[in-house]
Amino acid sequence: MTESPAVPTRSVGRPRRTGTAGQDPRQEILDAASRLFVERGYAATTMTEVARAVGLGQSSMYYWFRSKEDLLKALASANRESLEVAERLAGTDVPAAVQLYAVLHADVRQMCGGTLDFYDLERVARAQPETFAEILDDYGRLRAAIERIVRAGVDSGEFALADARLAAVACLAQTEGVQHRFRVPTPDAAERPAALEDPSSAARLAATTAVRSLLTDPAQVADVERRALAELAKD
Amino acid sequence: MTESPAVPTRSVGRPRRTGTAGQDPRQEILDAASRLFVERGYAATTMTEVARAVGLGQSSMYYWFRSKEDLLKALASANRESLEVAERLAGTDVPAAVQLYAVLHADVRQMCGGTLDFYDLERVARAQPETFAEILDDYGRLRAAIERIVRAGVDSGEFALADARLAAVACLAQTEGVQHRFRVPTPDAAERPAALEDPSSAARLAATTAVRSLLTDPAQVADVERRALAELAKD
DNA sequence: ATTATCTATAGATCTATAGATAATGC
DNA sequence: ATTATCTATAGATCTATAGATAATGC
Repeated sequence: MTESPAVPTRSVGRPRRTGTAGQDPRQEILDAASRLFVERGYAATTMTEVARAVGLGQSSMYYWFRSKEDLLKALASANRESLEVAERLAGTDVPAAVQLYAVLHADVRQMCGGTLDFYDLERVARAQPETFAEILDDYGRLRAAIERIVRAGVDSGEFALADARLAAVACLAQTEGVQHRFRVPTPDAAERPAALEDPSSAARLAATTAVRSLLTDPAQVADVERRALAELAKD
Repeated sequence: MTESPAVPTRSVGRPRRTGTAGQDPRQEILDAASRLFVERGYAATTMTEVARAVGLGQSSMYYWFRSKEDLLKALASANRESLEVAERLAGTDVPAAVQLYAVLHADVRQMCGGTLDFYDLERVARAQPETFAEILDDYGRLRAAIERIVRAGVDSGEFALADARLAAVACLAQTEGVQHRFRVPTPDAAERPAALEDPSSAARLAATTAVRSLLTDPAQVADVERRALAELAKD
């Protein structure tokens, strides 16, 4: 075997004053930035803090990213996944409750899997609509998709009578709120519940709660969950 | 009648270069600051922006508030109300579902009635635990109170079997998420749903959704709501 | 005299750039 | 020669203070 040894540790370029560079400095910077942006918020986090977190001098950050906003852009990703699920299920005879569960689950998983708090990203996006147009767009389309599903569910009798717009707002408030708690520790010192330890658990919590609050017969939520997870597995 | 005329317009002190001072400059500053803090976040809002919003020079802000943090402190208020409701109902024979609805309703009303986004306040509070200890404390006590109510509801059969800690987290994610959407416009351009126009409507939406997601018989939610609102009216 | 503003500015950041420097690769 | 860092610093804020100024009140 002429494979690479345990630690390649190539070190081209001037060495760091503090510590050593890892395999992928760019990714390490993104990880550190994501952690700090979530903890302190984008605006309150300085390039110096991110640099220090990875053992770099402040100005060396600009070798890897042209600007602080570039860092944010690299971390931001549009919310495609839940929309794709919604579109894929739209024409089918999959029950509305199952569709709703699948869409909300995908939404939470996507938000939690991302590296920014959705609310923070949203704020920056609103301040710079040109740069982040896709994110703003996707939000509206997701809300519209959820409204359609809720209406279908009310018509079929799966869901109790409800204002579809309001129900959609409540669903999104639930997924976004769970996403926020997934990232940000609760203000009290209590340990984080196990259900917020990984994106899938968080997604199940939010989707179960939201769908259950609409169902005519809440006992069916377990069945709905099973079918929705099966649908999602079809990718 | 020797009452004050239509516009008292006392104007002690040097006049402003731009515009005129209102009745209560201090309150006007708080209102403008609250608006800007919600829109851009505390960290990203400058004293200059707040000053301009009320027609003052930047440095004149410091006549009314010693510091930017002082501004925030004046806007921050601890979350007493929902805790008081929880404590008042704790020993009584009011059904758990009614108790939960009342507590969540009070929580949302309090958060929406306040002048800061709860998540933003929470972030600042976590960064300065000494100054904002009460807010951090209250969060943990509220979560504990909700857990107790959920357990009681599961025991009495009102609620379906559930992990009380998880249910409490989901409830708070719902109230906080609704609160956030109450303040911050949705990223899409859609007009705000009527239910998010005033704190009481937002509170009803969040409480109804959260309680419904726990009830064994969701049809009872209307009855629960009626009784809870009656309880809350007893103040 | 008191009140509420203004102008001017000190001092502390924070972003971003310029240019030097210390490694490896060819 | 190339890569990745460093040091130094320009330029732009941003907070907060000092002290002047323009009103009313007594």
